[in-house]
Amino acid sequence: MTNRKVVSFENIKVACKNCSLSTLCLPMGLTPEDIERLDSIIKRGRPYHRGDHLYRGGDKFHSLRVITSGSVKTYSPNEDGGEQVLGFHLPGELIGLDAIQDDNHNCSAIALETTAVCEIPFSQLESLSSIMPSLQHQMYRLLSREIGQETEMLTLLGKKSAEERLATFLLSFSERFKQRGFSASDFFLSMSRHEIGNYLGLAVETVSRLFTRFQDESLLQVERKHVQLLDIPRLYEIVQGSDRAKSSQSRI
Amino acid sequence: MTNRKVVSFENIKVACKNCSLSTLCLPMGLTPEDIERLDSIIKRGRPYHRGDHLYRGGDKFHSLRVITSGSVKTYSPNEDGGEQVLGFHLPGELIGLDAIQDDNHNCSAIALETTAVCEIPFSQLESLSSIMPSLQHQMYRLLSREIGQETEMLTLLGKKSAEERLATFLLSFSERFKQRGFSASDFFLSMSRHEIGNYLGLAVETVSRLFTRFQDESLLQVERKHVQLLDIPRLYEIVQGSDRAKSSQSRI
DNA sequence: AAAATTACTTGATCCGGATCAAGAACATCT
DNA sequence: AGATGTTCTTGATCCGGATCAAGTAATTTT
Repeated sequence: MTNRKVVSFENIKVACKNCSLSTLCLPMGLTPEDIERLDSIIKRGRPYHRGDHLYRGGDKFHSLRVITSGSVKTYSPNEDGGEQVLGFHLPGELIGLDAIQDDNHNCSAIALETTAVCEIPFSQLESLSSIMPSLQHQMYRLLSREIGQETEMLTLLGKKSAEERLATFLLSFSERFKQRGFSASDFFLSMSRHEIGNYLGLAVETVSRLFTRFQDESLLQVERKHVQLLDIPRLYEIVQGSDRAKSSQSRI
Repeated sequence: MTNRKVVSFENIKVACKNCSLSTLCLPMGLTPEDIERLDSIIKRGRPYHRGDHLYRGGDKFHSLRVITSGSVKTYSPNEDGGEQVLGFHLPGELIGLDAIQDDNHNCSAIALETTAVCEIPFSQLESLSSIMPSLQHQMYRLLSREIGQETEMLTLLGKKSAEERLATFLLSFSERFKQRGFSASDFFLSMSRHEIGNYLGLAVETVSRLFTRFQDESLLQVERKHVQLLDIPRLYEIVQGSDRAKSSQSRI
């Protein structure tokens, strides 16, 4: 997600200690010396272009990857030929965690735009974490966070209306862009309506209609991939289920 | 899930090395000496009764827990007062992994029947794993597996029909009971229809109707909580989306 | 620059599953 | 055993969002 800035090369081949993402990324909370040791095992390759795969389901797993610029979609093929979009990943986010379990990638990752990544060979990371308790702790926390995030997604897909899903989606990007120093209310989405729908469990048409509706209600201004959130507080209200009467619905 | 056996006390206060679950559980793949060291930090309390909470959202996190007998439901309250069932857990399964991230339980766990658990104080587990690479590796694998499993759940909730969801649910229990030495085709479910529906993103009535329909189609025989699967191969076909024509639906 | 392809939007219709309603089977209590 | 409260089932109706269909706007190809 370059967010219409010119793609800069400053994020490429930058050591962790000089990287602006270090507060979001794996080195978060490590001491400078520990960051140095972590840095020594990280590989920084050339950038991927839109449509390039970082890895595919079935590939042998060797490295975790952190997005440093651009954005990535992860997805898994579902038995009947279609696919399930699992996530959209922004700079500082770690992907490939699901592959540790059996040393194989079970899903695929594809660049949505020009994208740079750091590769972290997992066997080396594992060795390092075994002599660096702070890194081990950080790894446990990151894995646990991933579990917690997927849990929220279960609630979204299991209980929320189309409207609530799209509002949640938009606010998630708003928050993540803000964390990364971009505008929380004015951004470009790098994925298609189809991909948004697939991710949220909705048809493309529904996503498109919701964008139109939200615009009609002055919640946002949208023109293709360019989104401007105009009423973030009301979007948060929608996320929480504007129809408060339905609270009894999912009680047991 | 005692599965109508008399609740035996053999699973209670049994050291890992003598526990029948050790091939499914945390000690999986560890050497006898390593199991001994792991065993030394594990606490085994008295059993929980139906309706007792193992922990609640908001509780301070201190221990991971492994079910040793019985069964447990995990759930998270969703903003509007209802709840989202996150999972049903059988002996050998580890719960509480989502709490590592911020040292707090973000969801709750409640016993569905008389249930025994092993408690593993996390700080001790962490220290141990930092001097036992095999244990660290096992932890990474377990956390990663959890991520992979939630991913499958996303596909279920995002793309599958009610029929496919219930078939998936039943086969999941079938497989897990089989792994544990019970019948794959004849078992008791310890949760209510309402809880099944909540977990699968369906209304109670839909779950009930589907059980009736599956029975009418001779896929299974059901009487309240007692389920006998009569045609497992056809259930697998249903899981894979019997309507093969819809394959194009979720393409991008 | 025209043609072809792909992405998005909008309208019309349909349907799977939710909701509403009521009864039946159990479980628990006294 | 009878009374009360749950849980489950079954039927009738409704609705949110999918699907179908067609047109428009972007993008890519030639």
